[in-house]
Amino acid sequence: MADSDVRLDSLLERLRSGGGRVTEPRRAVLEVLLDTVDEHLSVEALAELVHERRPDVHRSTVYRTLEAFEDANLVQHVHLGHSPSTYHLADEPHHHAVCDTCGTVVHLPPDTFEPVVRRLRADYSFEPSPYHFAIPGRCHRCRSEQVSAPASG
Amino acid sequence: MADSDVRLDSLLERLRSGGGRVTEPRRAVLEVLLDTVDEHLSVEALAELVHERRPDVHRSTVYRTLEAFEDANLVQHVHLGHSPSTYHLADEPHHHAVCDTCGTVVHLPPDTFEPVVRRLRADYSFEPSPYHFAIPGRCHRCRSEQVSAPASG
DNA sequence: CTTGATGCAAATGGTTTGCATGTTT
DNA sequence: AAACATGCAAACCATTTGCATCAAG
Repeated sequence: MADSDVRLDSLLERLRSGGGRVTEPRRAVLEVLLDTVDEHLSVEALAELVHERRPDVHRSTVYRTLEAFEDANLVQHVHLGHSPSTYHLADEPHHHAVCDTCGTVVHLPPDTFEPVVRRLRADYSFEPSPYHFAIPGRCHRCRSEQVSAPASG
Repeated sequence: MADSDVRLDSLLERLRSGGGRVTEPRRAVLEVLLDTVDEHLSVEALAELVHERRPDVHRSTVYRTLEAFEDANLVQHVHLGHSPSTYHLADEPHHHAVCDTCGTVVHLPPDTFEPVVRRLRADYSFEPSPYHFAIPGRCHRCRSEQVSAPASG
């Protein structure tokens, strides 16, 4: 708790020093993000949690707040598939793999894409930012279930 | 021309043998896809081209048609970033890298993700299907432009 | 003739925007 | 006081759906 208070203050500090204003809704959004670190919540879900704290904060404010946070590099949004964007605090960078079947999110270490990154740099002079989109596929569990029940699509 | 006629017939064949019906709108969509191979067109763009041939084909039909084609494995849709999905014929598999700045699409050979795929299999027992989302980043040209103008961004 | 495909219009879902008002600096 | 943030409602954009009609098998 004290820990996340410190965390919160430092985030607000960063926001302010970036020219952003510290308001109740913004504080609330950050609190929610701190309460749900390592989850991957949609704006919808975040807005709901924010709403529990400050019932008067409008969903569109959450959108604008997250946009402002992203500009200030406090948060990052990630696409986990065909579903709405998810936001999380811009802590240590990591990648995501998402199961097409059950939606499970697997966190991957930041060097996971190294070989691909090197190759794109070398062969195409293309500098990838591979954090933004999750890599889809089928997770451990769903793969084994698939094996024993191959009939259903 | 004769070539793409052959191509068209084989696609229609595949469609029919999968239980799908061959209709004018579907023929038109396939013709457009054949005319624009190796492009990455949104449904909007495809619908417009279809409309040039058959003005009476409705956009929603194009959506449904593409969905049917995808079920029949005739086409595949790819997400090139935050923009609407793009569709192309399901020829030889390839990956895509998309420039965040200028939108340029780079085609990548199918083995590009091999190291990542192997790692995900080995370490997470996760079977990735890395064709579905393009890898974002900055292309050759935009990188060099960025170098000479480092102030913005 | 049966099933599936189409056109149209209307609904949906996620996200953005215009604007008048309120709050931070 | 000035610039920025907010609430709200309405717009927006891509996509989906219900339904009556139509065409392919």
